[in-house]
Amino acid sequence: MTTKAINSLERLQAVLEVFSEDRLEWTPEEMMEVLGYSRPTLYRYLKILKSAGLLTSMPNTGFTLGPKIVELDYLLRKSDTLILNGAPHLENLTSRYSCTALVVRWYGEKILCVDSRSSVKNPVSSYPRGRPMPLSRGAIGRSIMAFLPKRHLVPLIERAIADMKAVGLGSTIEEVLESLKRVKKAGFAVAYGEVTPGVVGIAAPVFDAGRSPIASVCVTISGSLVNGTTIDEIGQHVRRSGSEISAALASHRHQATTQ
Amino acid sequence: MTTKAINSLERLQAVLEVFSEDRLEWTPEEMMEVLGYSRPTLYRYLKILKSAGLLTSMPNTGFTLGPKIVELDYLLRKSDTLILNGAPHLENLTSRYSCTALVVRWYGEKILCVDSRSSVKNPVSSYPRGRPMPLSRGAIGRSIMAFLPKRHLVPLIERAIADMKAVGLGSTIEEVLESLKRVKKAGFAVAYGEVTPGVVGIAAPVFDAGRSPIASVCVTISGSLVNGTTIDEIGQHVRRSGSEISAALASHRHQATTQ
DNA sequence: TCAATAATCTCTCTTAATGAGATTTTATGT
DNA sequence: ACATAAAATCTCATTAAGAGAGATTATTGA
Repeated sequence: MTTKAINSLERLQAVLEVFSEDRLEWTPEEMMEVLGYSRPTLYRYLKILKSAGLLTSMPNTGFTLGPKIVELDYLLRKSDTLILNGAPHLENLTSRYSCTALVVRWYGEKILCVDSRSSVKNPVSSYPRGRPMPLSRGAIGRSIMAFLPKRHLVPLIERAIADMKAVGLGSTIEEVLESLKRVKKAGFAVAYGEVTPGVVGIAAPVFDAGRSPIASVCVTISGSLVNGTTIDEIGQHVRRSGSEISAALASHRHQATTQ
Repeated sequence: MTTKAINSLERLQAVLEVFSEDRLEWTPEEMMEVLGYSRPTLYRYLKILKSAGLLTSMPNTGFTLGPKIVELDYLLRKSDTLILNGAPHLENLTSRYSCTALVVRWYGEKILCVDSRSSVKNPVSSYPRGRPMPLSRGAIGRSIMAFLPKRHLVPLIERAIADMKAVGLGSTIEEVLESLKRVKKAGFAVAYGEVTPGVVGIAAPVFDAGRSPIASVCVTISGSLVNGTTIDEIGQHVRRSGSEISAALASHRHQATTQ
C-alpha cells in the first residue's frame, strides 16, 4: 500500500495492491475493511478488475489474481529489452558454470529479478523471478550501488546502515563508501551467503545509455564449487556480460533515436 | 479491446488493453489516437499506471509494460492452485518422457498456458506460457470441449467449424460431436501437428469440483519419438494426471468450505 | 427444494473527472 | 553549455459520473 489513493482511478489500482506474498486470497468483506470502501463501490471495482482478467473469483474462494496477468507477463517478456538482451548471456553463464544466472532490475528502493536460468537440478536460489528484494543485501544490490553517484548513494546507505554492518561492509558511511569503491574498481561484487546460506553471489551492473546503472547480472553458485580463483574468473565473465548487455541496450536506444 | 469502456475506471483499464503481441511499445500520441482520449486525460491515466508500476517509459522510448507485472505474476504463481497442484505432475511427465508438459487454463473463448516444463534441450512448442490460443485447434482445446455439455458446445463448434474441418474433426456439427464423443470415451485427446508441425499433442481435462472442465494437462512431444502404443501410454498417464489434479483442486475447495 | 450468503440495483447527492488551451518541464542537437 | 523542439503538466470552468445507504435479486450449499 503505497500512498493514500485520492481519486477513483488510484482507488481502483489500490485493490491490486492488497495482494501480497502474505495474503494471496481476499474476500470482498476483508477488502472493504482494509481499503475502507463501501460495498457497492468495492464490487464495482472488483467487477471491472475481474472483467479485465486481472482478478478472478471462484465460488467459496475469495478473489485471487487473474489470468490476464499471465498474458501481460508474456508480453512483458517479449518487450523488455533487458530480458531479451540478457537471455543469451544467462544461457552462456549457465552452460559454463553449474549455477543459476539472473537478470535483476533496479526499481525504486528495491531490486527485482526479471529473468533467470539454472544449470543445476535443484536451484538453491531463494531469489525467484518476480520477488522484490531490498537493495541493501547481497552482491546484486552492491554491484548497483557501487556505481551510483555519491549524492544518491549516501541517503541509501543511511537508511540501510544496519544491513551493511551485518554483512561486514563497514560500520560507518565512510567505510561502506570505501568498500563500494573497491567493488567499483573490480567491476563486480561478491557476497558469501548473504541472501542464501552457503551460496555465493557474483554480480555486475548493467548501464542504461552508458550512464547510471539500471540492472545487474548475477551468478549464484554453491560455495562448495568455488574458491578465490574461480570466483574471480566468474566475476570477470559476469562483468563482461554486464557491459555487453549495456552496449546492446545503448545500441537499441540509438536505433530508436535515429530512425 | 473488449467492449467500449463507458466509465473512467474501464477507460483506465483500456490503456493496458492496447498492449499486444503486435504492438508492445506505444507513444502517448498513438494511444490518444486509438483510445480517443484527450491529452491531459491520457497523461493522467499513464501517470497512475506508471506509478503503480504497470507501465514504464524511458526517454526516447514509448510506454511499455512495467515491472509490477512481473511481481504480480510471481504472486499469481504462488496463489494459483491449478499451477501449484499441477507442478508435480509436470515434473513427473517430463522426467518420464522427452517432452514438454503444460498446464493450460480455459478462459473465455480461449486457452492460456499457465505453466510448462520441458525435458528437451530446445523445446519445440510454439505455445509458451502466457500466450492465449484459440480453443478450436489442438489437443488441449479438444480435451476440454469433449467434456462440455452439448448446449455449450454447439455454439462453440458453429463459430469454429472451419478450423474443425481443417484438422479432420468432421465437416458437420454432428461429425464433430461424434469425434468429441470418442475423445470423451478415451479420456484424452491427441493432435498430430495441428499447432506445431511435427509435434504431437496429448491432452486431458482438469475439472473443477468434479463438474465442468476448467483446464487441461498436455504433453507435446516430437512425432518421431512416438507411435500408436506410446501415444496411448502417454495418454493414460496424462489422463491420470488430469484427474489427480482435479481431485486435488476439489479437496482444496472442500477445505475452504468446511473451515 | 429452501435458507443463507453473495452480488447487484435504485436513486439521490455531490464530488470529482474532463478537456481546450496555456505553461512548464524535459530532452535533443549544435 | 545553450537554444529549440517536444513532452508532460497545469488552470479552471463545465458537467458528467462515482459514492453510498438500504433494498433487492442471484447464487450456492445443505
